[in-house]
Amino acid sequence: MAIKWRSGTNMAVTLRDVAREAGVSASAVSRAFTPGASVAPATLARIMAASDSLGYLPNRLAASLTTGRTRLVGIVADDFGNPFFLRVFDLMTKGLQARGLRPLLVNLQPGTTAAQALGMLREYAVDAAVLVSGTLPAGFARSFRDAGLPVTHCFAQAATGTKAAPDLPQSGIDDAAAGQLAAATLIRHGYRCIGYLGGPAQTLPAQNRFAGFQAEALRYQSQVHAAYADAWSFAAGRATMQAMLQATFQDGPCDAYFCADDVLAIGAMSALRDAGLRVPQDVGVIGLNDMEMAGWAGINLTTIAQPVAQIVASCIDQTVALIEHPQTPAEARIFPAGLVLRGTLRPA
Amino acid sequence: MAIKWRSGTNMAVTLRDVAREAGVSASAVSRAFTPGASVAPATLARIMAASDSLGYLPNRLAASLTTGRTRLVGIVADDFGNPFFLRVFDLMTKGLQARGLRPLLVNLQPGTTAAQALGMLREYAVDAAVLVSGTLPAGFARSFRDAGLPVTHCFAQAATGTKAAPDLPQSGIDDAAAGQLAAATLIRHGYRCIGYLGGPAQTLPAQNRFAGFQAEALRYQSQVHAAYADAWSFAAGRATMQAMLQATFQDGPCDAYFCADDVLAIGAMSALRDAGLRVPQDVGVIGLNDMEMAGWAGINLTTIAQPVAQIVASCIDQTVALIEHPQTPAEARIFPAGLVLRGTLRPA
DNA sequence: CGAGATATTGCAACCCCTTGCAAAAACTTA
DNA sequence: TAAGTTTTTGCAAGGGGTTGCAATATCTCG
Repeated sequence: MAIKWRSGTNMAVTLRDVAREAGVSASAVSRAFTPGASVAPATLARIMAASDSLGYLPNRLAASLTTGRTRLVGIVADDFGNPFFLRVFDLMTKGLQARGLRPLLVNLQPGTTAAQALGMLREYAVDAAVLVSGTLPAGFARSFRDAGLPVTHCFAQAATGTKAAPDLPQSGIDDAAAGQLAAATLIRHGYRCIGYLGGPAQTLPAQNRFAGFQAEALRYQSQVHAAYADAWSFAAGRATMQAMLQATFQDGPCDAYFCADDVLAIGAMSALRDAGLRVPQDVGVIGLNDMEMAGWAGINLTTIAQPVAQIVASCIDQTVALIEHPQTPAEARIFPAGLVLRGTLRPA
Repeated sequence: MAIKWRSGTNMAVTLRDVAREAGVSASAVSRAFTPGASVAPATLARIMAASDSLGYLPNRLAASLTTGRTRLVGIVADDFGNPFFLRVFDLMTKGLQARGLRPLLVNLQPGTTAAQALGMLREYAVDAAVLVSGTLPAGFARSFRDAGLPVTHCFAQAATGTKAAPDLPQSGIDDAAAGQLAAATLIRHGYRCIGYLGGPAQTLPAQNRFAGFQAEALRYQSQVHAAYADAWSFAAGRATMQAMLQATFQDGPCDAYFCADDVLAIGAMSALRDAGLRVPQDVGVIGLNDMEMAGWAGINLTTIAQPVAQIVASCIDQTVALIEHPQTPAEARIFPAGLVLRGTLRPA
């Protein structure tokens, strides 16, 4: 019995089975499933009938051998702790699927090197990779690209201020402008000493947001306190705020903080309240991201919103463009961030 | 110049390139990368040197053609709204990666049929699929399995109470027991009229949790109010609680609720507070999942914890077992759920 | 109806890797 | 050293598709 019975799994229905059933050559079947290929309507109908009755589905991976395209896109991420990214993954995967691309997830452990991550993607011949992270060192992206893998970055890290073209396609907000908006908002609401609480110091979003914040704040005060949490997390935000409260104890804490991320802000607020400080009466807090929870009762965080859906859509566009035209020049697409007033600031 | 220069992407380094460089046959190279295959140490060294210098990486997809295994595992999910799942995805992807498997994400839109989802997975010849959802209709899993695709379910829906073997491998908690624990806890804390707020009524977790809750509650009261939100979300929880408050207005609302999910509970609490009811003084609330946010200040939700890490690990084990031995009998692995007391219940 | 143009089709080679088989090489052992 | 074992190795045939090319079929139009 030389019936083809695929080892591990179910019996495979192949191109040839359909060809035999429909009485045509294998190439005809292949063309029937290739948009734009030349097949007579009658033949097409016969092939489709045969293929339906057999339950045939082309094997994209086999096809990729000759076409050089898998329609697989690597999503590279390393921060599954921040609920903000759940929405991002949702939009990203749906967006890719809608374009016939399939997301292969690569979740980086703390120790994973760029080379290892690249390996995971190359083994599966992904058509492109998109970096979803505000924590990934810039070297990652570069080493992917240098290996010839089309790569885009979202929620990135345009080194703001420079007019130079970025080295990778990226979509995101202008972090410095967001920082500036945060500072201006705190000042406008009557706070006198405003401080900054960022994510890990070596990350570009933490740096850029501070740069903008500081520039604006220095117009009203002589120096600005800044602290960097060692993760974009509740616990880290809380711990860092506790440390800040200690440190500034002699001259009293600032009366308002810009936390460069909502989760950080929520952690910080928990520390403030534990210290007996009321938000917003004693201390004002403004976050960034406007993740769903910011609006929940009991949190009610004033924050700066990123237009997530637009950013993700843009990043997908850039990825597709790069797959289709590898020479597309890198471009940074910047979207406006907007203020969402809730309850963690005194009235203006 | 007949240099192989793979169309879209970077130049591909293939088996043959390495073979030529190392002065051996292609099979030798293949064997060098196949654990357990026979290669002389000296040859192996030569091959590895060549392959390193060329930057060769075997193409898993091409290999899959003959081996019949892609080492790709489909993660099928449909609820990216509930932050609880972020942790699940994190553990799941890391766990799969640690075993050399790669997660292919399938994010189902509301209208997606089982056949479409199956198609996405079959096109990429995944070795198995794991369903991560408490919302997916049971028919999904079954139609995957009937198509010969090994499939497991986590956070599922053992039809509790039956001793019959489940039709799919699954890992999760005993939902009915969790419901019972919730009811017992509320009673023990002195609440007299306890009600239930579940997720979508047609989902098994919502049903099973209610079944257990009701059985216990009926020992203390003559009937139990139940309502089902139309999603496992903050907004749905809030809206449903608002509706419940309206409905029970004549005889007053219950004085405690078991919300079958933390997000639902948080939404419900926001409705309660808006109605002028204090938690826990006027109304007690207990959730389920113990997602990170439940512990955040400002939420501080008493809840029933699922041992997520164990459940995910177990589900991965089951998946691997099923890949290696397709005939492995289905088994439901049930883990204990535990109470986490925080601030949304009056002292006992 | 016939010539020329256009649309369909099949052949065969190839994509990158795995693997059964038999030949070649390297060890043992007497 | 010869014969018998055990390892290594290469050949060649796939696995499921795609695609350039040439052959065949179908249309146009005069």
